[in-house]
Amino acid sequence: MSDTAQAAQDDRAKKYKKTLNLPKTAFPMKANLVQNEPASQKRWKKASLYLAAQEARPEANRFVFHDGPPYANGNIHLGHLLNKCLKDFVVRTKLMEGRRCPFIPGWDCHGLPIEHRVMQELSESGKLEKIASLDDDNRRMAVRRECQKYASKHVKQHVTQMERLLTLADYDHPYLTMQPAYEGAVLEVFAGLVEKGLVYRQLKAVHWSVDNETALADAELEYYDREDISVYVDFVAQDGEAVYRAFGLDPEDDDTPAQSPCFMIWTTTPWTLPANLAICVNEKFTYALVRVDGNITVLAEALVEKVTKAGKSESVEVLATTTGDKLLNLRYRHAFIPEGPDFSTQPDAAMRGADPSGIYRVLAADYVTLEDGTGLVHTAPGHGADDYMTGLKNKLPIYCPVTENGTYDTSVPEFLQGMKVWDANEEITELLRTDGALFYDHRFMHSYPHDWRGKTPVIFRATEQWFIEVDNKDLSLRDKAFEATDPTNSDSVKFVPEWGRNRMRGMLETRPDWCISRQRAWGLPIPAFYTPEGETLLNEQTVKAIATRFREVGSDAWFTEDAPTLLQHWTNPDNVDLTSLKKGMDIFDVWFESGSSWNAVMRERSEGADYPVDLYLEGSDQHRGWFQLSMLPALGVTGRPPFKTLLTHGFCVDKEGKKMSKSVGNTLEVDMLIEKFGADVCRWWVASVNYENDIKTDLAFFETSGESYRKIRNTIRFMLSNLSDFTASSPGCDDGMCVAPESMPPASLEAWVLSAFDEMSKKVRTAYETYQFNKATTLLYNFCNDTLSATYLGAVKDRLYCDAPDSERRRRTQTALWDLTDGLARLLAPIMPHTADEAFRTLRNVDAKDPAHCVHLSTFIDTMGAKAHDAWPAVIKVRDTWLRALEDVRAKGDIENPLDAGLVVPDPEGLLSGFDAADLADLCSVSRFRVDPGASAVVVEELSGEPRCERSWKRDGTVSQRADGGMLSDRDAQAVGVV
RNA sequence: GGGCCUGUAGCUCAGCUGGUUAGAGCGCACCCCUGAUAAGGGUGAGGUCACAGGUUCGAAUCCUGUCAGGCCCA
Repeated sequence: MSDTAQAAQDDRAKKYKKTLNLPKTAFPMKANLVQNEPASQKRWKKASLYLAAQEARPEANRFVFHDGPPYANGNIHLGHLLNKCLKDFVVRTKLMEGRRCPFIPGWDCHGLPIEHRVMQELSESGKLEKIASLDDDNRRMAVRRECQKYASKHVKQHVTQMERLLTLADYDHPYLTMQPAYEGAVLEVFAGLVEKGLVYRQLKAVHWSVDNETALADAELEYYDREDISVYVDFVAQDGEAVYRAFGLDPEDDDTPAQSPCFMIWTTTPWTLPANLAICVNEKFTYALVRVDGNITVLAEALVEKVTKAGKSESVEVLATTTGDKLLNLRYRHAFIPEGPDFSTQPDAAMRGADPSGIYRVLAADYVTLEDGTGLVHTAPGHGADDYMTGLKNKLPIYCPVTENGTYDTSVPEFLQGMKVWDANEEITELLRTDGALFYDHRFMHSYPHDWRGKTPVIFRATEQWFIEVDNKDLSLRDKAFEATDPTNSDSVKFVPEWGRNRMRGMLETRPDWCISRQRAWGLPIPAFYTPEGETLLNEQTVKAIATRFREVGSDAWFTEDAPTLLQHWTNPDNVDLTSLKKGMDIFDVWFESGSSWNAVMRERSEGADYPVDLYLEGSDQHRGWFQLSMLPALGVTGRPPFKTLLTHGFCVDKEGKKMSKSVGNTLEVDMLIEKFGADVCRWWVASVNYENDIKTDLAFFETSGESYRKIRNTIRFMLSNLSDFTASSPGCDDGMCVAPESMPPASLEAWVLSAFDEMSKKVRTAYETYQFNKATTLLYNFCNDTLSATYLGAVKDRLYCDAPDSERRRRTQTALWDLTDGLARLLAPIMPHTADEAFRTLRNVDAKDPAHCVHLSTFIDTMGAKAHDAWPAVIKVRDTWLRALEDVRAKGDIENPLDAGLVVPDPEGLLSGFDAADLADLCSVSRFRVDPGASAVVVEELSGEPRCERSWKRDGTVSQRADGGMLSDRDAQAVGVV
């Protein structure tokens, strides 16, 4: 071609390009989420989206979802991100299905972590001393005021962070466990349990600060080294012959010694020996009957050498061995309390369910080890955690002869009465030495728990606590819980995933009675009063009266008001002298508060209509936590579980599958992720994970999600960019440029793509319905990439760009694009609320500030309405073979550009009759497509010898020189209006 | 130590009640397009299904054990 001819052709190319309908849109390729999401938030807030979205759906069609309260502390972390996004997917998918789905967010505000933190801050600021000098009520109030401030501050911070995740909830009316109405409702649950007889008082061994005369939680302990006495003590068997028989020796035999054998125990707290009620062995261990310097005693075989060496024994002879189980129930005599303690002075709570005749026996315990001691463990149920459990199991009294101030009461031998336990260590050791019961003693340093405030050593001491009975004979909560979760029961609780059922039932099996009392300031008081005679006043009526009072003025009243004022709503039928009553100082376990949320939130706000709740959704740690501790009180009060379905998710771990922790340094900060990727990308990540198991987390995964997001965004952008000259019809009218999908030819590309959308949409909605969000993301992603980007959008580019703007074919395509964009925006709305709304609004040309039109007020589309040709799936499938043939030719280098090629395909089954050759050509991006009934294989025609349309670059066989001198196909000539 | 759960290509995951050459996506390599362009499309390589036993005609799939990891207990 000559230079002048080339120049003329270039001119025409420029001229023709101007006649094309090229893509144009205000929807930017770059999302700029970090900057633009807050604008969406502001717009939604202005439009009161939460309320508007609820009101847009019928009241009658509700899905009831209940938020478990996170602890009002610190920044939100990855666990919150996961949990809150999953919950938001539920809320938003239900709304998009046209159901009303109220979501009231909540916070757990009471409890030790906050109180602990506040005490630290008070200590650092020097205010603690001043507070310590106040009386009980005022001191507690001072602490409570600080705690309340702290909790409120963190709730506000959480709300800001959670809203930034673009979650939709009633953040203007959250529930807080410290709100007066909530507190009242918790007490009403408690009253219900009291009425059913499920609440009782019993002793329980807890850490006790002798110095401050208060119980301590684990978090209030600090470990320091301390010197103590370690003693090895022989307790003489009551029936020596039985012991010999247990070791397989015949007492009648002359070789069998005549003297009584002993059981040797070891302890580092000799002061607990007066409270000894049992000796524990491990059933599986081997025990030896040993003659040590003439004395005969029982020791774990593995420890004989170690112990006798320590005691510097001169002669050691093992007479026989046996296993621990043979020793069970053998009796012994206490080293210095031969008749046993005088239990008559002990409180009823110590003797509840106990059988005092069973003391001084050998019992089994699997916590007995061979690391220290003798393999026989001194057991004092009133003075040790393990000992306490063993005591309960074996019906021993929870005997605690030590008073609040760390001195012995009158139930012990006279020489100890009134003595401080720390002094008793020496006294008891000396007594044992004198009596010959002491095998060996020595002083040693060890790490020992101390009161974090006074830095003084603490003791284990049984104190009166409140319990909820799980194993009551007539109406056992455990039985009810098993029934409610029984898989064979048709209205049983549903578990997602199903294995949660086993896990929860396993945990129910072993759960002991629930100790609900704590000795702290920051919590809901247990409304118990005590008469001067030491009687407890707490019944259904008094608890309800206090509940009413708390609803009026909040639980601070317990510390600021006297008994008559607090009980003003009580009828006092027996004329109790209210002025003489003393208030109890126990507060509830925070789990009891959050475990009552089904009443305080769901029943309260719906007047009972929302009970039981459709769904609880939390981490799998809540099988033992909130799930179980909500179910037990609910079963007790209402007889049914508070939820119909329990959904659990796993925990975020690092990319190696290891637990994330600040000290290891493998954590990711949510604020940073939001700043770096934006909420929509983070939400896409959450939606795409398999949350049933551990969730591996790494910055790289968020980057991958960002890539997926961009792919989807670009697909939407391309569709929007081809709608710049298109006006959709208003709903129900044909005032726009739409071509009714019902009228689209079944063999058209549009009928196919719209029905493909319907199929995908149905699957996505099912996935949403079953909480399989990762399945939904896969379906949506693949639809955008395969169906749209790689197939449909590639095929229709030519007609969008080159057809006359208002040709029927182009308008039909644009109708499909509009519907697809609209439908996709709605399906994506639950996962990426900002981007979906951006697309939805761009599609409708809504001004950025105009709050009208919001995808979140719309619903999913049931069907696009197009009817596709039955052969379409087969055509799409056989297209792969055509493309492969094309690729083979291209790989050989014969043809580079597919537009230089034509396809001739066989069609033995007549699949393609009724299909448009131009459509099929576009579907393969080739210039020409022909069916040859006689062909045996796909043939690729090389067309580069034929004239090429200067406008559409196609060689479709109709290209010829036109009046303006350009080479144009018929279609393009018509589009530009030349002949 | 106990209960529940997990371990499949370099990475994230599908693989239903056991049945032909184990599937996606990402990443990677190569190629095309340059009228979606800090975009778009195509092709390809990659796995003794944690390890060791067992049941079976046949196991990624069922059973037992070991190792590694998670949650909850002790």
